[in-house]
Amino acid sequence: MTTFQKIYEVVGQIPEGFVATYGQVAAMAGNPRWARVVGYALHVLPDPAFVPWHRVVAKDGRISTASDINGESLQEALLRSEGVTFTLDGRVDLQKHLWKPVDRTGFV
DNA sequence: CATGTGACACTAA
DNA sequence: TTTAGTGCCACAT
Repeated sequence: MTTFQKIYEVVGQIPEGFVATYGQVAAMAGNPRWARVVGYALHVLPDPAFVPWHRVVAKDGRISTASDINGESLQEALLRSEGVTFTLDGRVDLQKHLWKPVDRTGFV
């Protein structure tokens, strides 16, 4: 089991309509310091279709410009397509769409 | 083996 | 609040 494999595994567990931060994915993959590795993992994705890479955003909900294609953010389009809303700052509304691995139904 | 780079995160100013 | 610096892990050279 390689680090990348764990990362892909975690990212693949992100439910539709939700997003997770690099740090969060890294922490769930095993180490909270793999944030950069997560980004690299998605950067060198062998098969973009088998992991919802677009559901992974920065801690502030911002999307890295490096993921842009011909000037437009494919992530934004995909996330919007899944029902994710964006703020005026161009960030994902983490308040509503931040993935919470904990299934505390009825808490808070 | 050492150095540089990178879809990040945290801390200090 | 924004910018700059540092740490971290994996990969390329």
